[in-house]
Amino acid sequence: MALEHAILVSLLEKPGSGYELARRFERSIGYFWTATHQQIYRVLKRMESDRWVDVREVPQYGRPDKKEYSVARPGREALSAWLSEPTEPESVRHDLAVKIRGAAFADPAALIGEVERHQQTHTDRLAHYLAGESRDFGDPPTDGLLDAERELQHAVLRGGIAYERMMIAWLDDVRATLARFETGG
Amino acid sequence: MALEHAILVSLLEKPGSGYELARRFERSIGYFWTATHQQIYRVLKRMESDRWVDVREVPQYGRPDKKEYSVARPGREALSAWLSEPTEPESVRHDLAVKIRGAAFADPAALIGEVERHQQTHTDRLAHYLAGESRDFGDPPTDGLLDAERELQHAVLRGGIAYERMMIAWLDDVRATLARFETGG
DNA sequence: TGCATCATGTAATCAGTTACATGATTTT
DNA sequence: AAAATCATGTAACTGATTACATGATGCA
Repeated sequence: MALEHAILVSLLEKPGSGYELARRFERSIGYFWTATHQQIYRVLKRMESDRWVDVREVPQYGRPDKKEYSVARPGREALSAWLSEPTEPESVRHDLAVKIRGAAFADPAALIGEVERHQQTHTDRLAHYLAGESRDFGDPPTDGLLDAERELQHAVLRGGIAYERMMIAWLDDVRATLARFETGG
Repeated sequence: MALEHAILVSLLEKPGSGYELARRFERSIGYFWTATHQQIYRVLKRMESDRWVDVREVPQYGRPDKKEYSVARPGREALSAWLSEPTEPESVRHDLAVKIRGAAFADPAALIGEVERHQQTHTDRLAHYLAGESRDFGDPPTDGLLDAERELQHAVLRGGIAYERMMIAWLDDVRATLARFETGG
């Protein structure tokens, strides 16, 4: 139950339309919280009727008009309330782990290709995060001033980087393990 | 759409009742795929009507009878088919990351307690995994024989261990970052 | 002419969670 | 006497995914 909160954070960082939010959920925020545009439009409607967000019709020339959403007072309060209430660590869902254990009952080596594919995805994501890091956080801090928004975004990004590095290393391990069951090995 | 597959893998490792599966999903398998007993009973019923599993009524003395499920041929085939078809890396859901970015719009240091709580959970899980590792995989391999089931279970467990270590280290980083915004710091 | 992007939505279905319900045995 | 464990389920609800639907502009 935190898509609302993810949307609030994103709109506080920068107001935008449902479409823009959907694109952000494909990038930055989407790295730790996914949502499709259908979901976002539905939730935005609920948030609007709960007065968590304000809407502003923005006419555009050469493009369809858009509805720009921004966070209203009750939305900010809802976010504060959620921040101070404990939430449980999320349950993980790794179908690749299910496959690895399942491979014991089929041909383990046949899974190597799939593991390599996943590893490639993680390698790509890592490269993407690192590029984003040097683009957005490459400069040394502007004198002594601390910008909480910027520093905390960076901390989350470092988490993504650590996660991808961990996965790449673990999948090396998995590939080596699977290879030990190659027919004739 | 892989709860069925997680159940198939678990039943191949050892046949059991819905209740027993539910408990396994609280431990071992549950580390990378969660499910409640309600969900499991529902899916088992579907799998039974699809002939993926066989059921055997096991009378028990001093306890309610149970239905022991085991994997049938079509179930094994369904698992093989799934193993050889590509699946996308799972989307991550980290509400703590949403909270960290959200903290920029409230009191960042107020989140330290919550981060510590999460870190404690990961520390406990790590200890639990490491205990399981030395219990189940502590001995050197029984002569030269490779047991795929055992080796692959171990590889998945090593993934869990790597994940918890990564999280603990990252949450140290996050705590330090949040502390920089302490009022008067 | 066709495809991609911008922009918004509805409808149907599937998966997952929470609450409710029962009843025996075993442990504190 | 109460609480925990074993064992199985139904019902209601919420959340997420997939498919369908529209229509303009801009680019190749």
